[in-house]
Order: sequence, then structure tokens, then C-alpha cells
Amino acid sequence: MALNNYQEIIDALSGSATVEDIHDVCSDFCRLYEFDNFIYGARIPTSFSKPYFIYISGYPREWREIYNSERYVRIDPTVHYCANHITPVTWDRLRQQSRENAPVREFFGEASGFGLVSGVSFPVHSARGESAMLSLSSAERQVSAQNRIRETIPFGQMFTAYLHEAVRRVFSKEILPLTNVRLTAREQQCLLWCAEGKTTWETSQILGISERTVIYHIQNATEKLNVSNRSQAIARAVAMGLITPQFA
Amino acid sequence: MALNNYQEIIDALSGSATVEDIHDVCSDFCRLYEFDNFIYGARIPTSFSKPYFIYISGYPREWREIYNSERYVRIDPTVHYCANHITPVTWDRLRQQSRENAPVREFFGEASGFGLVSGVSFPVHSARGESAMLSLSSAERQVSAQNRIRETIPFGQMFTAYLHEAVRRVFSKEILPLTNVRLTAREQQCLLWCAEGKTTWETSQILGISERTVIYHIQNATEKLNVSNRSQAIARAVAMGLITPQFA
DNA sequence: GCTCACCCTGTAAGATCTTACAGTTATGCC
DNA sequence: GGCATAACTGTAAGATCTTACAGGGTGAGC
Repeated sequence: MALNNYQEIIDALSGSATVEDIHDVCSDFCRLYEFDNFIYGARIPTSFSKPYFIYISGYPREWREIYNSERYVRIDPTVHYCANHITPVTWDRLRQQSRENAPVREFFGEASGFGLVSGVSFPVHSARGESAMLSLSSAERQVSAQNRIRETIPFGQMFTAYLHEAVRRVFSKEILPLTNVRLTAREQQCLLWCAEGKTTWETSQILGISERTVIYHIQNATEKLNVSNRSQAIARAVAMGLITPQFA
Repeated sequence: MALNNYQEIIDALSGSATVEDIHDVCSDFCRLYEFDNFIYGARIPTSFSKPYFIYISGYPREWREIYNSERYVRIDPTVHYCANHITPVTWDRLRQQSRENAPVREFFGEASGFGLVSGVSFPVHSARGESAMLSLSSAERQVSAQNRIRETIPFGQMFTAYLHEAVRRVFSKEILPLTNVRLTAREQQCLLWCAEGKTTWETSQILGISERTVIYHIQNATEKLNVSNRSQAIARAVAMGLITPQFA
């Protein structure tokens, strides 16, 4: 498959049905924009203590194994950056920012040994609390790759958004039961005011219904969300964007 | 100020210190990519029932007034789309999707009367639960504007991300006191397990501390977050990304 | 030595939430 | 009419959370 421009790549993403399809499209994207490798990671907020992770990786297996066993995710500045920002970042910049930080310097050094010399990382966050990132790497040094990387950034960022949507679609069977709960209007309202710190009685006054009915709705929401109490229902509902208010 | 490419625009955004500066950069962006007008809106999750809204608008004042008084935000499909998606969308597509929906058809028709004929909307979501969107409009019909719009999309999406960051920076005085709470490790842990549906006693067992101490930490977190009880503390902490776990 | 931030713990009364029991009403669809 | 869904309500025991009281301990930095 030869793809000539980003529009075809985006269309190919929309048509992908399996992880392998998506992997291939990412490889195509790398070829098109002259990167050597990629890795995509997503964190789905199915639970706070044990979220659901999705990886699609073209990185060397050996590096991935070292990365996991050494728990490099704790010091990997691309992960930390992408978890907290919305704009792309070049590894060069992260390297500069953490040049005082010995473990990070060593981390970048070790990665270079696997051909991950320079690169750029794209964060993306969904309205449902999902965080994802795509890193594109090059074996060239940043200096020579710099201009090419800079020109690629808009396309990489758009690609990352579509990539995450595609991943979400492909993994829908696994994550939909956990993320596709539908609450009724009353359930949302009761959870909303509860999340605002109102007691059951206060909520009943706000909504003009009895205290018992508020309990009833929150109980139903708790069952739908498959959680064990009000606090967890609120946490899940907020994380999943279920009680986000309208733009009004 | 004449800006020739998107990189200069991005740099100008980074240098902007006031809403007016940002407004000007948006106008420049419109000129550069041959759009006629723009509007940016952001929703900051300071509260669920009454979030904090930020608008930066180049739209006709008269249309904005009609929009507000008629509460068009309830039917505006660009708002609904951007609140739930991460990829850009052309108004053309939204129009097609809702061609069965009379109020939306009329909404688009009325907007056209103010020069808002065709356009594209870019959503962006932050890790802190903020939702924002940028709409770029053209007085041309979609058919003739289509190709230009399509080519602009990657740049528009990147611009939107940087725009939101710039807005966040400029409005930091207003929103930081509400969004920049720092919780200690223990406070985060106690809230996390509480958000996972654990009781105080269960949390104390997980963390290896007494029940009283868990109450103590949750109480401190509740005060820092300036909220009234555990449920609200969890809601706020989740919405602000304070108890998001590490990528591990 | 002092301050500060953080972590830790106990008791007890009262407020609030959870869960069990047991229902009524309205709407829309087959 | 039967069925499903959603909204609504009451009582009561027991679990859990909130708030008030009152403390002790550690490490970093001035």
C-alpha cells in the first residue's frame, strides 16, 4: 500500500478494523513523513487504580522489554509531558529541559542505542477522560531532522487525533461496556448536584422531588455504572464525562 | 503585523499577554488561511453546575446577541460535536448529518445571514478536563471553500491547541486559584481509593494507616479544594485530573 | 532552636448514605 | 391489553461520613 498524502492516511485509519490495520497505517505515516519508528499509547479511565492501557508499537521489542522491566515510564519525559499538555513536543526540547536530571539523560542515551535518537511526541485527550500519545522517532540526530520534524508537526497532531478515534473504535468491544453507559436525565441531574457537594435532601429541593427519589436515581446510576457507592459513581461519571454540563 | 506562516502565528500566540493579543493572532490566522471570521470558546470545569466560560469572538455582535438570547448553544451542532469529539469537523458535514433536524437547518440558515456560511470547527480537550473549540467561518459557499478548508485543517487543529494553551496562560490569574490546587501524596491516595468506591476503613487497610488518618487526609483535601464534602472533593479532583494515576 | 509542611492517631455525637422492604403513575411500543 | 422504561414515593435499621474535641512525630530549611 502506497499512500501519498495525509488525507489518504486519515481515510485508511477510518477504514481500519483491527489493531494490525492501524499498525500498518502508522507505519505508512512514518514512511510518508520520514520517521523511522512510532509508538502509540492510551490510558482509558475505566478505573483510577487500574486503568486500561492500549499500546500499538513499532519500537524494538528489546527496548520495550527493558522499558517495562526498568519501569522507565516513571521517568520518560514524553509520557509525563503528554499526560499534562495538549501541544506537541520535540524530544530535543524535553532533553534540554531535563539536562540537569541524570536519570532522564541516561534514559535518552539508552533509547538512542535502539535507534530512538530524535523525535516528537503528540498528546491527545478526549472528552471522556482518555489520554493518549503518539511518539514518532528518527535515528537521525535532532539537528539534521529538526526542520523536517517541524514541518511534520501539524500533520502528526491531526494524525494522532484520528488515530485515537480509530483505536477507540477498534477496541470498542473491550472498552465500550466500561465506557458506554447511558444515564437518564434524572440520573445525571442527581449525580451532578451530588458531585456539587449537595446532600440528598438539598438535591431533592433543587430538583423538586422527594429525598427518596434522589436516592432512587443515584442508586440506579450506581448500578448502571457497575460501581459500589455514590462516591465511585461520581468519580466514574465525571471521568467519563457523563455529568458534564451543556455549554450554557 | 504581517504573518507569513503558521510557525510565526504559533510564536505570536506564545508571546501574547492579553485577550486582545490573542484576538489579533486569531484574526491573523484567519487572514493567512483565508477565513472571514472566528470564534473560540472554552469551558473550564471549576464547577459542574456553573462552569467558567471563556469566549474570544470575531463574530458579528448582533449574531452573538441573538445566539445568546435564543440559547442557540442548545442546538448548535458544532458545540455538541466539539464537546464529544477530538477531530475537526466541517459545517458541511454537520449540516448533512442533521438535514432531518428542522431547528438545526434553521440555525444554519440564520447564521448564513451573518456571513457564517461555511466553516470548520476544531475541538480540543485538556488533561484537566477543560473543553475548548475554535470555529473558523467563511462567507463563501462550502463547495468553493471546500478544498481550501480541507488543506487548512491540520494547521487549524494545531493552532487550536496552542490557542487554548495561550488562553489558559492569559486567564491564569482568574482560573489558577480554582484549578491549581496541589494535593500531597497521601491526600491523592486517600481520594483515589475513595473514588474507587472503598470505604474509609478499606482505604486505611490498603494504605496501612488508621481509619482516622484517612479521614484526616480527605478532610485536608476537601479544604484545599474548597469544597464541602467527600463527594465534591472526588468530583473536583477527578475533573481536574488530580488523582489520575501514573502511566504504570 | 524554631517554623513549616506533612503524616499520624484517638473518641464521640450527630448527619448522611446505603439497603432492604413495598409500592404508584405515565408513556410508548407491539 | 401486556410489556418495558422511566419517574416517583414511603419506612426503617444499620453502615458510613462529618465534625468537633485533643493530641504526637518527622524532616527540611532558616
